[in-house]
Amino acid sequence: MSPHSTVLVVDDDKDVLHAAELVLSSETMRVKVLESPGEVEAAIERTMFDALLVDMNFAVGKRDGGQGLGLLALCRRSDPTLSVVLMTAYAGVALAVEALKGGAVDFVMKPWRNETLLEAVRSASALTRQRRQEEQITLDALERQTIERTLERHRGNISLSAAALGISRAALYRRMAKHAL
Amino acid sequence: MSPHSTVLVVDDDKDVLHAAELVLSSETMRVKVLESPGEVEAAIERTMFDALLVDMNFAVGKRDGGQGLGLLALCRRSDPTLSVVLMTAYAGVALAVEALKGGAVDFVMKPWRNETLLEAVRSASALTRQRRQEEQITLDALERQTIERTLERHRGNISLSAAALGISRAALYRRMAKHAL
DNA sequence: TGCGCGCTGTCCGGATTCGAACACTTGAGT
DNA sequence: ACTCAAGTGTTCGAATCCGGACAGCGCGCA
Repeated sequence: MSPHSTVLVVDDDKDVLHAAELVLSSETMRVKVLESPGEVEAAIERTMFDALLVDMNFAVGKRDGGQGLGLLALCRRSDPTLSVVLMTAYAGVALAVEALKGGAVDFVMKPWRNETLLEAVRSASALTRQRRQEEQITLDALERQTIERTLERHRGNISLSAAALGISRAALYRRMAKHAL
Repeated sequence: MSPHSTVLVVDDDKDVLHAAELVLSSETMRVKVLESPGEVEAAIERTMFDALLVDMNFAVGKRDGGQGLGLLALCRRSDPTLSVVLMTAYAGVALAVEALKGGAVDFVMKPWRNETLLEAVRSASALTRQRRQEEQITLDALERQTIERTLERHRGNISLSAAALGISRAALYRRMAKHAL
């Protein structure tokens, strides 16, 4: 596949950006950093990142995470396949729940354990790639998958499956043969 | 549609069960309660619930939520369309994150605000129904949706879309016509 | 202005798919 | 043992779908 993944880290604290860069950068992972949340949209439209790691609080004193949630929503709208990991120093359960319900794939607390952060970003990248691959599915493959699942759900009963799929029983036989099921 | 939704509440504390029953029971929502986590699997196979509300800690003194996570995994495996809401008195951020990453749709803290709990269970029910409806999709409708999304993703470019879908351009024209797109 | 290129929309003979029908098996009920 | 309902696997003429081909259109470019 692709030799390395590319990650964008967004935080208003330069020390945090530097630390994240140190932890994440490697042979297989490139890191780009950004201090301002306003530039995120342009950045993810220019470069196709495999994961985003973004802070939840930018204005000093703010700690309700509203900006992080807004940024999350923005990214999810702009590219639903892109996995977003949120981080914050002021973690509350309610905020974490909101974040994950809003489509974040993970939530790490600052200060982080290096290994924890790395693993979170790694699996976010993997998930992004999986989503992008699934999005490229061919009509034929999609049909195959759907038939397979439907048959399984109806425990192999061809008549029921055919009815559920909205095709005739004979048609299902043909398609099963075509897809070697 | 269906006149009411059915919810299963699981907790080892009878007071909690009673309180939940009081809050949730209504014209549109039926509640069944269960004290023992061991009976959950049998219960969800017998009755088709629209939502599950389960506690995370059963043994006294336990508060790491491991049982709740295990029960969650069990339910997700048994019926992936069934939405599960977790609740706990010993909420930590890490636990909440684990729960949602494990497929719970929401996470409420005890003691709860009645309105919060009701809303969580209501939207869990709605999500379950949506998932079940999507699962019953016909092959034809699935094809239509996929074509629609692919066209949108490629900004209406027929040639690109056809290539992405793995069919000839002419075939895409025919299917678009068939589905009135 | 003319050229090249990519995309569009449509056509048509051959390939494929359609579903109603038929014969057969299985299993539960009486 | 008999019946009946439900499911299976297959056939066949009709209906549909296939994709290569062709002509037209817009647009950047020299």
